[in-house]
Amino acid sequence: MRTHYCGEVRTEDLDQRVVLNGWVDRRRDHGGVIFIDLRDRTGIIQIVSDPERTPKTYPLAESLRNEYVIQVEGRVTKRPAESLNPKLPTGTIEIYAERIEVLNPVHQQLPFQVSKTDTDGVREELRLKYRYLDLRRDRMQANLKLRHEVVKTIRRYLEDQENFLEIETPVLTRSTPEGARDFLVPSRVNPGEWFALPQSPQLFKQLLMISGYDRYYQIARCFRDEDLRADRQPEFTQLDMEMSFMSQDEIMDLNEGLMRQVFKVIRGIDLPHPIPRMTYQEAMDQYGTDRPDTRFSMKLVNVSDLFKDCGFKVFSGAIAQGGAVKVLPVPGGNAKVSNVRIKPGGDLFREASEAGARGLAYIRVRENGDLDTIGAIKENLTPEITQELLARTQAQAGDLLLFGAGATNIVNASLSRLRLVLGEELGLIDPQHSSILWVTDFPMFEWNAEEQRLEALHHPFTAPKPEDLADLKTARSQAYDLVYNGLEIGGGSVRIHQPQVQKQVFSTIGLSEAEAHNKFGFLVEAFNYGAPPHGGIAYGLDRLVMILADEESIRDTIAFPKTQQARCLLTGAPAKVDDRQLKELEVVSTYVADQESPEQGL
RNA sequence: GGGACUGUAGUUCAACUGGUUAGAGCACCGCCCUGUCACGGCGGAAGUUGCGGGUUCGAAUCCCGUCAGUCCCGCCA
Repeated sequence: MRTHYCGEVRTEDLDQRVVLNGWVDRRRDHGGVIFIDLRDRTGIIQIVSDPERTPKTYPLAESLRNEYVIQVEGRVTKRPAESLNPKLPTGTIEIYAERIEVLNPVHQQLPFQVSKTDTDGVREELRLKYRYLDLRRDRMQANLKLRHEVVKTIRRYLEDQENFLEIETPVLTRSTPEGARDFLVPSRVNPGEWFALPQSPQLFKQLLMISGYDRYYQIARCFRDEDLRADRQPEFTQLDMEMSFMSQDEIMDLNEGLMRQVFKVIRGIDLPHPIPRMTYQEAMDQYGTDRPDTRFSMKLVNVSDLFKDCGFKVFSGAIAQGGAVKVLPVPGGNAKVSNVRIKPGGDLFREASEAGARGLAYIRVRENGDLDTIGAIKENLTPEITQELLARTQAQAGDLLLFGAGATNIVNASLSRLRLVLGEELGLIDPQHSSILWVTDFPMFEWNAEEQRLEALHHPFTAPKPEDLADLKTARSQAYDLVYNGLEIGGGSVRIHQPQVQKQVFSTIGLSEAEAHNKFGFLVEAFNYGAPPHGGIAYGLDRLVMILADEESIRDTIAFPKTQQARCLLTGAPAKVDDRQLKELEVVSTYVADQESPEQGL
């Protein structure tokens, strides 16, 4: 049916007879000669028809419209010297159409233009409704091809260089406590019982280690029933890996090799070797977040000790209650950041308050070395404090110092947000530059105030650092996250492989022995039969592709994504099902639909 | 659950502070054009301004509600 792809015909094919299939990208009708840009997934080639050289096809060529699917047969011809198109790889040649067959015309007006020559954006709502048309467009073709190349590179590397096996794990599995909300699937055969879709293949990959498949990977679909974001979909894809008999450093080294290969092959980016590391504590202290964007400086400075006894109650009170006072130095901020923006009602104030901050104090460093600030702070600035403050923040004349005071997590959250906003605004981020680093030594647990209990920060199978075993509650873990330009692209840990340590962790997070046995008994039992030390990592593939494709939403890296309301605009999923189906599953919905029309309510 | 933004022709956008018949590019339809490649020229058709209500002499514009989409918080590794 086809001899060549449109975008792959070259000068070497001159005089050859070719048969091409594709979509009409655009038609240029000059009255006496018609040009058709024929498009397939490889590119575009120019088809020509005129009444003298191709009298048979000329009338048909006139009738063609955008997005018709056609087959064209003709000879590869050199273009006239004055009509070359350097913008196209096929720009030196063209096909005189000796035969054109319309395989399918377009029956309805297109909801939007497909050709990339139409540079206007299209509403995402419309793109998602007609996703099959959107996927024909240049941008999505490029993104999905890039996604394929990423996966291909990963497979080649892990299989050919590192001897990994790809093994599939179940999608119908059991619900587990901890972590995200599960998607549930009723079992018809076992009425009243439910499968859960996996949040990740975590337990299975650990079992595979116990089974001796000491290097496993999978491009795994995962499901989490939580609210969506630009970088979060209810179903998403992980590159999931697990390996046995490897230390944390060895696992990280292997993954550095993998990521270096991916970034090199896909984008020509040479990642640093080795990839820098930072502990969780350093990251929180200096950047206020566990995924610091280190493309620019503006590090946070802790000044709690300077203000703990001062008369400014907002500062001293915060410290007295166990909180902190930290400074975000804004280079040149005096000229660029007005007081209006820092005070209530301003955008920076709002940014801070959305992170939980009650206020946003500031000091401006003037040309003559004077400090300009509100009276309540000025009164409490002794010469000693002033000197130390300027020394620690390395503030220069013209700089702005923004203060966060309160609970440490809120101070960190608000200042780290301001840091990103201002770093971008002040042009401190070089778009050519990228930053990548490992964040290590996460705490094992985090206090969940709502549930009044400790919670696994990573997940409950993460191994504590051996030197911290004495007090699990405050122990650090052998966990590591890979952070690229302030985005987490992967994370993993060395796992617990000793049953007694696993039991201690379950008890620390308040999981009763009975509960733990009920939910994870199979894993704990498996540890009794010769479990190798093991560890692994999982990457958010959609997010990794998003970064490599310079996109801002993972929806643009997924062929058929959901909207923020977790709907598929193309298929209309989710949707109601027949009562018969529900009955078969012994399922009854308790949902009471809102009044269909307002009149009924009146 | 909460906050913010958006919704005007098939589509991308415009329409001053509420004021006469809601405009333009592309697409679509017709005519013309033999070297274009975002071809060009002339003409035409195309609108429940998301939907419902309200204020007003008068609403795309103001108010309330609602639906959909996006971004964010909560939630989520």
